[in-house]
Amino acid sequence: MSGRPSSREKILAAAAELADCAGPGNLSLDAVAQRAGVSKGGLLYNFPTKAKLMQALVEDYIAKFDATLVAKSQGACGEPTSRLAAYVELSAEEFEQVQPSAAGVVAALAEDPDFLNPIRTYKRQLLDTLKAESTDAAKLIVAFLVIEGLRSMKLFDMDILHEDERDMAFSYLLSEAAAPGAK
Amino acid sequence: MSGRPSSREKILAAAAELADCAGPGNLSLDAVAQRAGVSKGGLLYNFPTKAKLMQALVEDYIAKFDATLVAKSQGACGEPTSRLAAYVELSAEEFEQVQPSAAGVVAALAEDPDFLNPIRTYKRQLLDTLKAESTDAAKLIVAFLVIEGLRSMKLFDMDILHEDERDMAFSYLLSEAAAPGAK
DNA sequence: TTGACAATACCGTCCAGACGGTACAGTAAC
DNA sequence: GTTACTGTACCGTCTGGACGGTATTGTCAA
Repeated sequence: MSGRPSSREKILAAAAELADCAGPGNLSLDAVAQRAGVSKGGLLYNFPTKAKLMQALVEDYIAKFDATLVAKSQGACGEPTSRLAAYVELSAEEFEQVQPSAAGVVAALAEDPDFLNPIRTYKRQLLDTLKAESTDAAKLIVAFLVIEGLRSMKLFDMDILHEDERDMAFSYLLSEAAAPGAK
Repeated sequence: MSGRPSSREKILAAAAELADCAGPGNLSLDAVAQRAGVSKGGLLYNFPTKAKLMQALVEDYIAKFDATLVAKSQGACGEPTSRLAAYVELSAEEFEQVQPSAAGVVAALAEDPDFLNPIRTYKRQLLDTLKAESTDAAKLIVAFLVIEGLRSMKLFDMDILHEDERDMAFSYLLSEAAAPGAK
């Protein structure tokens, strides 16, 4: 909504990083302010309560994710990709990189599980969009859950899968996403 | 290891319930003690620090899960079921019931992500066991991740899937688990 | 059998520190 | 003069955990 210079975004980023490295439950306002290079007064000017900060953390996460997803599905290439293909691709990319923004979401969860409500509704909407494009609902659900599984592992730093195992998962997803009416 | 009367187990149960309904980050020793019907001194006698409580919460979760899994795969029926089938079945059952014990795990995560280490190693071992029994590694990985996805949704109270969608997922899992060499 | 002692399993209180949040005076840019 | 902060001081509350005390049970020599 805003797009103003930076203070707000610096705070959000600092909060996410802190949650990532100090543990989601140990996120204090003082620490966030310090890390963001902002005074505590300044922090509370941008986010009047901690709850608002958490909420913003979650909303920011969704907004960024959705923006990337939309960009990907409309693609630089003239032909728009399928939504599922874009989702798979995006998830694969997210998996490769360190991504502290998700840690902010966990921090919000630690504070109060209700902060995840926006994520719930977003996920449901996404699933509905994907369903509308798919001919085989069962396969879609399986693919969706595979991504969900991958994502939860990432979230918990569960680097359990070997490289070849991850590749198997992604090549499965890619083949499913590529097949339009694969019944 | 002990198995003495109950105090320790009452505390563990109380902690899990509290984490579930008060938010994982808001788990205080006083609250746990009160809910368990134990004084704070008593609590700290059983678990000398909060960290030990968290650790016990995680270990208890794994131990219970593994015990049920082993019991299920050796089955009341003479013939032992396949490990994957047992895992699928157990996950399905867990999905049906309210299960606060998992909330304790999230509480531990909130305190310090390292508390999840035992879960990491357990999951990896489980996956290896499943792999040893399976002929098609790729399908196994997919099934494993589907369960992981289902589990993470449950963990976050993401009651996103409609009933028929959940059924699709489980019938997929069941069919995969049933097929021994389905290549 | 009994008395002395010790271990176990807890209770209740207290405290230093951290935390979220408020208040407010000052300031620098637009 | 408004906006967007900085900096500091402060308050009330909560939290982990240390501590001293106590009731119950067990052990064992005399």
